Amino acid sequence: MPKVGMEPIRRQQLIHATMAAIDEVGLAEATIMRIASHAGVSAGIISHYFGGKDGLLEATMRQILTDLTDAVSMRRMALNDNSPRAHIGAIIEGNFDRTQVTGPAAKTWLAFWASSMHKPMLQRLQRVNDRRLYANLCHQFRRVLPHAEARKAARGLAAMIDGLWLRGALTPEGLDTDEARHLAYHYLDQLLAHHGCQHVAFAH
Amino acid sequence: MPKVGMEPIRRQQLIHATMAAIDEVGLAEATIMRIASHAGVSAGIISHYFGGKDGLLEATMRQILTDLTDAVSMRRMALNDNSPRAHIGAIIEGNFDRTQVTGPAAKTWLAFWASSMHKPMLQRLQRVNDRRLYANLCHQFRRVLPHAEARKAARGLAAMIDGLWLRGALTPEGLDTDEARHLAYHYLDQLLAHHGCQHVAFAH
DNA sequence: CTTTTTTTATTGATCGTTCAATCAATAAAA
DNA sequence: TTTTATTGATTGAACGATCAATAAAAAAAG
Repeated sequence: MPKVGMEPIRRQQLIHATMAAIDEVGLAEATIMRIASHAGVSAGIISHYFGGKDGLLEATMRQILTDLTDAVSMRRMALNDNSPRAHIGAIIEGNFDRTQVTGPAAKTWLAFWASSMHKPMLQRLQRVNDRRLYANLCHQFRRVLPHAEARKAARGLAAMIDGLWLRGALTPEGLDTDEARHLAYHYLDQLLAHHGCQHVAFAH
Repeated sequence: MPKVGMEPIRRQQLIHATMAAIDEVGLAEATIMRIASHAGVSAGIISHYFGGKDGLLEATMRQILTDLTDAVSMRRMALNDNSPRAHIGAIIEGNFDRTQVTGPAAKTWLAFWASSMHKPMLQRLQRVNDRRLYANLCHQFRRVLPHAEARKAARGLAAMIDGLWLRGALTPEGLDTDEARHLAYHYLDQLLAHHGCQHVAFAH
């Protein structure tokens, strides 16, 4: 039933189907046919819209990265508090956003992490995104911590977020987002407390 | 050149070659032939010793897990200090051990992490190992922290270690082990300092 | 100490399967 | 009627597994 203007619809369907397939059987067995039938279309359409399987995988990774970026920046825009803690908190919240922590997204993330080490294009995407996260964290920490301390704090918190994320993806029960947020905030407050020996109350 | 008793030698060679191949081209393109020629043997030998490719991959993951376990328990045995901090320190040091942080081992770890989500046998291995690490950490924290706090501390530190590890594997320059250790210890000390006082200000 | 036999380790061509990509045919909307 | 979207059979390449053939060492026999 060819109507005009199907392209954006099909692209979205196929990207979604790719995540679902990776969630079901993993990247290795996410064949073109499985993805296509998951989206209710034929296999040939993938090459038509994405030029091939690689194109679809790249588009899917792009989608996941922009989903994360959007989740973070939406929360940062909605802030009325301009403190470093509030901004970093928005970054934490964004990373543990619903759409990111769901089974399909989490497994797709991990699959792409592994894959990006050997595919230059995916590595480039991953790296750009990672550096932006780091730069944001660093910039906020810089407002209350000296140069070197801010860098270390940014690296530490980034590692904490990714680690919680990773362990959540590997656990069959999935990530306990409440506990993850709690641990991340607790660590954040300890990092901030370092500045000027301030006492900081628990975040709930 | 068939000599008797080649089995353990070949097994070791092939496991090593598997890691090297994964390091070079990733798990997806680590074919039986590439692994075999990397070890200087023919492709058929893999099925002979491991029953097939899956058997070799399972054996390789087992090797990596026992390498980590050994690195940790060796350091714990060598302790003369019996404090919780010393034991947990040994766990941190073991996780950032040379053999574990090297390119091939790191990339193989990540590849298996991703793969384990869809292969029950690998998942089982990963899970057993993970729970042991968590139980060890929890047991040590338990000596100085109340029940719930110890659990949270163990989860937090485990996430920190894995996160540093992950980011090290993804970074082309590899992991900065000194900084990683420093961040892990710093977090550990903050967790331990919590004991006795709820709100801690770090004076230096 | 040779020669022969047996055992053990290893090879690599071959087979069947799976997959991504292609493209001529088709069908629905414009 | 023309344009646009979609199909699905086909093609060629790649892979893992298999196994009969081979080669070297070890054991037995002379």
